[in-house]
Amino acid sequence: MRTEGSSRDKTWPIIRRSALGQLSKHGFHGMNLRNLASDSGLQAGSLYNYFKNKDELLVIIMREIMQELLDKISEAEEHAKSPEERLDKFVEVMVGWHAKRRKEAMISQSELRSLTKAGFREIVDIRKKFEVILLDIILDGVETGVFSVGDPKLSANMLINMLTSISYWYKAGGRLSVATMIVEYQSAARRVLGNSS
Amino acid sequence: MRTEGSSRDKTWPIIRRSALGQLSKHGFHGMNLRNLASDSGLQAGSLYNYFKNKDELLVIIMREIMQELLDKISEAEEHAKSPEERLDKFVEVMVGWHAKRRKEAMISQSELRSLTKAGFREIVDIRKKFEVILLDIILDGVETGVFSVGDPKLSANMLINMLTSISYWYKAGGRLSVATMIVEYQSAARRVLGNSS
Amino acid sequence: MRTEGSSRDKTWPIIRRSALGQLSKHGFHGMNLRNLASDSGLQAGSLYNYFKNKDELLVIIMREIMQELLDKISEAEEHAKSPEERLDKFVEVMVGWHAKRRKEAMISQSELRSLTKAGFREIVDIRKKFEVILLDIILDGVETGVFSVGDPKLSANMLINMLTSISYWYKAGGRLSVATMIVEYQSAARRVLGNSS
Amino acid sequence: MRTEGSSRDKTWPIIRRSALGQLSKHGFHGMNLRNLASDSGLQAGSLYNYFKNKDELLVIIMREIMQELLDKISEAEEHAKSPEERLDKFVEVMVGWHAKRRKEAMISQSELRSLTKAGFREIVDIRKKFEVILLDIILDGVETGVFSVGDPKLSANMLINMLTSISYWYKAGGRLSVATMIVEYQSAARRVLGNSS
DNA sequence: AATGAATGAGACTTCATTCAT
DNA sequence: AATGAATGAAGTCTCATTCAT
Repeated sequence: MRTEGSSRDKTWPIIRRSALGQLSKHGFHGMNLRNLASDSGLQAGSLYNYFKNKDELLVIIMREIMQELLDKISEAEEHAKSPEERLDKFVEVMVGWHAKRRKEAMISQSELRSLTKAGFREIVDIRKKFEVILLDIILDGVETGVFSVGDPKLSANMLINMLTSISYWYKAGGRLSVATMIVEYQSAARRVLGNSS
Repeated sequence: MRTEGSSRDKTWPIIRRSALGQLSKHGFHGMNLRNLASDSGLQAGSLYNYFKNKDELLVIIMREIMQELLDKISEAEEHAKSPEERLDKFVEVMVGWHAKRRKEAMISQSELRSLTKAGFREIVDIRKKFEVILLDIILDGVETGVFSVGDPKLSANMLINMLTSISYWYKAGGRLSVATMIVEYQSAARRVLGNSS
Repeated sequence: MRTEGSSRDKTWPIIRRSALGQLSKHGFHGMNLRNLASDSGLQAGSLYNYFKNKDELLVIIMREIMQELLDKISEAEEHAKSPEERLDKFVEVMVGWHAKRRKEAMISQSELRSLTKAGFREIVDIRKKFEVILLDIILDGVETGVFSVGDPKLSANMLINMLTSISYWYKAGGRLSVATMIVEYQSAARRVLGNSS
Repeated sequence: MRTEGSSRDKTWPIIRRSALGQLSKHGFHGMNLRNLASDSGLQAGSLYNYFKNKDELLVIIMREIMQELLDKISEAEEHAKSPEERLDKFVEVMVGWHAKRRKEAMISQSELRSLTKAGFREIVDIRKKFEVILLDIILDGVETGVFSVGDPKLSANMLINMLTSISYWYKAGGRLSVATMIVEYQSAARRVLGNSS
């Protein structure tokens, strides 16, 4: 039985948030645990109460990130019917998430190579699910004739790349609102898939 | 006066090639000079005949990379007339380069954050030139009515992201030939820009 | 809140003592941290719990040395009245210290040039206080007529040099006791200052 | 038969002069051959045409220095008769040399510890000759009753220290001319030796 | 005599990690 | 759970020295 509001419940979120900052700014190999600790108001040694080594920290962080995004997408997908609707939802979630959770997004893309072999497999498995979902949407649309593409898998790649790249350049509070971005990307996605509605 | 074919002229290309491998595989902070040296058949200390520190190595490498790509694009652009032609050429060069020079491409995208302040400014300045070129193509097309987009700058971003991401997943000798890729991306790019030819 | 008698309180004095040995024997550039560490029963990296780099080690050591000597002199000076008495006290402390604390004395004289710019300024500032004190004694004596010198500042230099050089050749347990040395130097100092008592 | 004005005859003096600068500024361990070379307009490797290793460079330099000073003193001593005259001459040469050849003087005092065992013996042997000469002067004066000191050897030390320290603080073109310095030090030396002329 | 590239040793420093307190 | 000190490995960089040219 864990006490509500225990030290752990307060400290881990702080560490997590610091880790997101450090990882997105310096990358896994460029970050270091001393800085992570001081950012979190701790000594380096204390971090080991929260993960058993640096490698594990990365998997934990990335697992949380990927899972959250996957949940968001699955949820959005659930209530959509037509391929176009499904695509719109997919784009909406992806744009929103990559624009608002830039740090998480950048980490999940850049640090795959820093994962342990086991960690890599785990995270890539989650990652593939997005691609499967998108590919399914595309194939669905191609079948029903609302999409028309040369190579569905390639198109899926194009779209995923377009969407995930947002996190690298989007600036909140800049010229483009998230709402505008969503509309534009939905439109672009349809065009890429040869949909003319 | 340096002898043609001196030791330097033989060694630097070897180092350069090793550096591309290490940088693309492990990232700047994940690579190390001992391995770079042994990959190059040298002692670590000998590397310092070729750059004055690790930071400088990165700028040198990235400068060469960016400059080469910029040259390729400028050259291709020169002989193109219509916006569509220009776009096709731009896409062709970008797809070809990002598919064939994957290491260079990945480095130039991932390691911007690892650059020194001064190095960063220098490299970003080159980088911006691509974006300007593409934006110019788009605006050209919008003016002449062959392209139709909601936000030209955003569209430029979408395309650049789509194209540069290729290096992260394309596998030579796989299902898709570079030629196919070029055709598909040219088509997708036109569609993204609302061109219906 | 640091525990009294913590590990730090035991280790630093050991490091300090090793550093004095190494610095006086090999000089700042001739010493090395590996040896300092092994002399101290530590790994080289552990030293960095006590200073942030080699440069800082030197300032810390020299600051402690100079401050201690300055305190000794100030204290001795306090209870002396006449210029002759003050001179005697000054010489007594200086001879005693330079004969008994040879390592410290040699370091504080030889390693000024090895200090960082900032460190140099700090240490030289302390150092100047000795000279000011001695000069004040001399001027005091000249005014009251008990000393007679051509150039007070030059005489101060002569005396300081004479006294500080002791550390370079004096051997404890040799022909001359510290007590004898004190008497002889007091006498010599008075003579240099034209005092005939 | 060596050609007059050969490359060696031009280059060695340049190296020598650079070495004096570097040694006096950074000390033996603080100097480095790359800088010495570039100061001399050479590459590091080329230095090895002039000495067989860094250790030997130091002995060569120090030998030249000490020998020159010894010659100067011996020559000056030759024509002096009375102990006072001899002392005056000794002081004159020492003050002049330590004020005008500061670099050489500082090196010869500071770098004894950096010498190889063999080098050390050789240089110290020369060095002792000064002390013997001064001691001889003092004993001469004590015998003939013109000097009166408690401990002749100690007095010799005091004087040598006083004189050799000049190089550490004297600034050419400052308040004190060399001529003034000579007079003052001659006077101080006599006083230290209890001579009342 | 000089160069430029290479070596090999070793210097300073960083860092993930452990552990007694 | 946290601390502070320690470790050991490794990383970047320097430097005296060698040697083919």
